[in-house]
Amino acid sequence: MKQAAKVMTLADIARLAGVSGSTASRALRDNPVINAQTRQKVQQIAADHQFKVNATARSLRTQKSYTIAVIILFDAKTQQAISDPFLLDILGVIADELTAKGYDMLLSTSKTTDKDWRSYYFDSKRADGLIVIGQGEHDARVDQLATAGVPFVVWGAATGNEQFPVIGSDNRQGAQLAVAHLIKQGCKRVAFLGDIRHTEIEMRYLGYQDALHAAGIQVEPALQLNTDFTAQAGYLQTQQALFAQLDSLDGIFAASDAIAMGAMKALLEHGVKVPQQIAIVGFDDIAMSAYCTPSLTTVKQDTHAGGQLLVEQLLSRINGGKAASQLLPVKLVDRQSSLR
Amino acid sequence: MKQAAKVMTLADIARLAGVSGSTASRALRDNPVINAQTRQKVQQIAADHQFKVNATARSLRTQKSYTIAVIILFDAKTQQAISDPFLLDILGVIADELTAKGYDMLLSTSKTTDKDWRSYYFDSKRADGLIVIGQGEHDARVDQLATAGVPFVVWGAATGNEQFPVIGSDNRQGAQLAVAHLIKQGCKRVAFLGDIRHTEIEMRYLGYQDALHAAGIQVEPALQLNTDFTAQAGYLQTQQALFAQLDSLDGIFAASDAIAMGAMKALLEHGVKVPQQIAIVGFDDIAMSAYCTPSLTTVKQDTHAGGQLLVEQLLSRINGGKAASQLLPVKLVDRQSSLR
DNA sequence: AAAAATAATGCAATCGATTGCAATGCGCTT
DNA sequence: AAGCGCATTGCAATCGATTGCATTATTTTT
Repeated sequence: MKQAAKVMTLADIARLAGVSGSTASRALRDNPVINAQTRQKVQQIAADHQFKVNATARSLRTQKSYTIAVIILFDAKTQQAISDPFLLDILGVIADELTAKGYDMLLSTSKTTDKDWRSYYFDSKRADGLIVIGQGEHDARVDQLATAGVPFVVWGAATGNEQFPVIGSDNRQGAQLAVAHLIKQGCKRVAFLGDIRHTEIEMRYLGYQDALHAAGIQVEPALQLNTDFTAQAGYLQTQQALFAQLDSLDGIFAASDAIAMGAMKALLEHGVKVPQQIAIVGFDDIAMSAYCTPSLTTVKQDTHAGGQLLVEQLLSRINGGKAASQLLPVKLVDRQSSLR
Repeated sequence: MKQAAKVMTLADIARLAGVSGSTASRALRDNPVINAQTRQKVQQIAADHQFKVNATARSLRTQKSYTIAVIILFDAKTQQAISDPFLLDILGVIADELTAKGYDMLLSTSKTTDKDWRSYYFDSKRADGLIVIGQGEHDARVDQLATAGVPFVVWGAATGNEQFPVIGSDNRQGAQLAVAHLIKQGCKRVAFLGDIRHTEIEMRYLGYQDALHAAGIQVEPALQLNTDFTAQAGYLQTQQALFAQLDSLDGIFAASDAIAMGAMKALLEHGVKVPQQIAIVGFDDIAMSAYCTPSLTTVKQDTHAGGQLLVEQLLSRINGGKAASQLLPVKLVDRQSSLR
């Protein structure tokens, strides 16, 4: 087997090129102060020997890691993050954006990291900044980051009171659109399935109320049912609701597509016709929503813009600028589960 | 605002404790050669000042990054990885395992990284080893890693011919179980929906053939329909199949749950009864499978064991041992889409 | 032709932690 | 009292790349 050649260092390349280490370094970074021919030669030799700058040494010297830590918050109870498929989407976008800007991405989940993120990622110089996904129930650790002067941005619900930049969908408007749509379809009594202890879901509940108010419908607090993010939770909650004689319901707004699908399953099992008897709208527009039966009306978030903004704002902050909160518009996707 | 205190270095701590840098370093790592009281004192001072070892400097000196790069391969055409929800599962497990072992996780996608992984992650010392997820269509870059002596493991399909360690589900057996089950339910003519240019899918197709052979049923190559991993692809492919007078079908085995759901949608739209006229089995057991209607029979992979093994084998290899390929057992999950 | 400006390169310090080896101090043996 | 061993601690080199400043070579100016 071809013995892997000894790993080359900059000093090796310099020696081979017959120049000093400093010249080699400058040549490789294409510093114009170095003679063009010399640059060319050094670069050629480096390429020939597959030389790669030692990222660790560079980081140490330049005091920049060119790495961003992405922290995914999981719900402490359910060990579940907000809407899994959505998560993977936005992670992908973030990864792409960071790579495009020359940054690496360090991934961590709150399940594993109960360590203090600031010291672990930032103070230790592992990362130049942080992206926190899923504010979840209000997390003191996030506030702490803000006061510590760590460059970071959050994906979550902007309420307007945060001391840090939050990028997120306009959850309130999304919910308002969804429920207004249900009302327009003739629904008079709409349940809300979602855990309002999550800030994002709380915003959706506000949007739900907005729509009812606008239509002159009384808000019944009993119709707000705390439900975790899973299909299973949606299923169980709906079964229970049906048993609890909430069967005069004619509509359901679920805080995620997974919940909506669980709910739909429960309804269909009970012989309730969707959308004729009960219409349903979800939130997220996961891939499966278009392919369940009936297909699911839902609110689509702009993950692409979200990922881009997160990276853009964070890097701006890292480079001495400001990072601003931003609310992304969402849109309603009409499908069969609500059309009658 | 409270000014963030200047970041402390080991030298600062040493000074504060009135000892040399070397003693401070040893004290912090609890080296017993240092007097217990001294250790105690240094540790206390470090804690008081929130001192964190500079990971970069440590890496440079020790020549270990304690970081593993995880590379997700996306299909070049569809820009899609094998079964998204499955992916997120296994990523989570890997993250947990790595954290437990004191490693960080650097995430990258093949979409972004066309760079050569070996030089980018390994030669540059960014990572001590690599985990590659989703061999996909045979990728020359993976072979290249093997000959370069980089510590890495692959999640994918072990065919028995690889020059590198592959951990993966027993795709062949899973498919065999699924199709045998369909046959037992009375199916005589079962279509295979999946792209056999993916090695993992190829294995599933072999399992499909195994089951047919065992039942004395002739394999019809025309029933193998290349289909990408999405619900949409499953939907379109099934529509086409129906039009193409493959309507004497009485079963479908889909290479992923997403495909299966797409197929189911197409069938239901055409008024085909599932499972009475056509029974369906998928692969993956994603969360939604239990909650679509009819619920989906599928093959469940042991993601947890998979993630654990990947990490375990890789670390063993990094620490001078060997890493071995391994095939994980799968199991069939019976639901409504196939029971008649 | 001397002085000044410009271009190209190299020297040596630096980033912060780790570690082989030497040095110090103390008690104990003979 | 000299010698030895042991427990602690510190010195200084090291990991590899970057960069301020000095140096040398070359060209331009007067």
